[in-house]
Amino acid sequence: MSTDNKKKKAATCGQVIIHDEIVKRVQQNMPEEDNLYDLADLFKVFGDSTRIKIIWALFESEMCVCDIAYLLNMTQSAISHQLRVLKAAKLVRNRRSGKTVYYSLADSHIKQIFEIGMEHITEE
Amino acid sequence: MSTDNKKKKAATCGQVIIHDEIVKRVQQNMPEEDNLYDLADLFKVFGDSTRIKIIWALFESEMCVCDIAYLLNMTQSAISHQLRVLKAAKLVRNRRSGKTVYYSLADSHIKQIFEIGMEHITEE
DNA sequence: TAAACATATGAACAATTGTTCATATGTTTA
DNA sequence: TAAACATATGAACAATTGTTCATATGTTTA
Repeated sequence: MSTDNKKKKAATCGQVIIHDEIVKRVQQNMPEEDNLYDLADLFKVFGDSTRIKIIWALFESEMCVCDIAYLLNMTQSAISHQLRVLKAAKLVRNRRSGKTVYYSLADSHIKQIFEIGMEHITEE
Repeated sequence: MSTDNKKKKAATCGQVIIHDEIVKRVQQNMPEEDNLYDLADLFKVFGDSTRIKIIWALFESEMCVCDIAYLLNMTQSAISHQLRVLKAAKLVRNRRSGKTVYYSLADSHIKQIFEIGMEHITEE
């Protein structure tokens, strides 16, 4: 059965390339276009060290904008803009208490993702 | 012990904000600056749908540049540029066989990260 | 109600990024 | 060795992104 190595011409370069079955499997297993974009957008949010730091701070405790700006030594405006991005990605929530707005993590997966990411960058 | 709610002025906005202990814990648990940048850079690589698609295709099998370009319906050049990025991030390897260069995944963590990411974007 | 204050936000700007186009490089084959 | 071919890569360009600056919004307090 696996001795039968059927090959298929790939349109682009006209070379004999992948097995038909692999093409099919890739097309079957590839998630929906929409999901792929959403996934890329999620990682894009993680792809900035300011946002990574904000999230890492929030691992410890909920905090107001001012706290985060202080801890990261950045302007309130810069932090506020980034919190907006994090909120749009549903990674943080906020609650207002008087003048102060407290932010906290909204997703339990984040820590896992960061830990696995850390494994990758430290193991090589 | 926890009745003693010592608070500390945060330099930036002059408001009474976080407990001293939280500030300390954040500073202790925050990874090295270098690692934070590397982590952000890793996620930056995942933050593009073309690269996500390439990786997803490689989940199935190793493939040459031409295969990937065909499957993703993109130019060889665009794929080649992106494979370079993936390789710099140590996410893929390649081997040459004659004129053809085959790429494959170099890291076992990727699938986990993608799966957790997918959970996040689909659960809301 | 005016002043003080925490936060949000729009515009501007520099920096980064993804794709295309043209072409170089490396390998095989006639 | 020249032609064919798969891949890599530099330059250019449009698009996206992060921060700053100025200021608006929302809440409290005197």
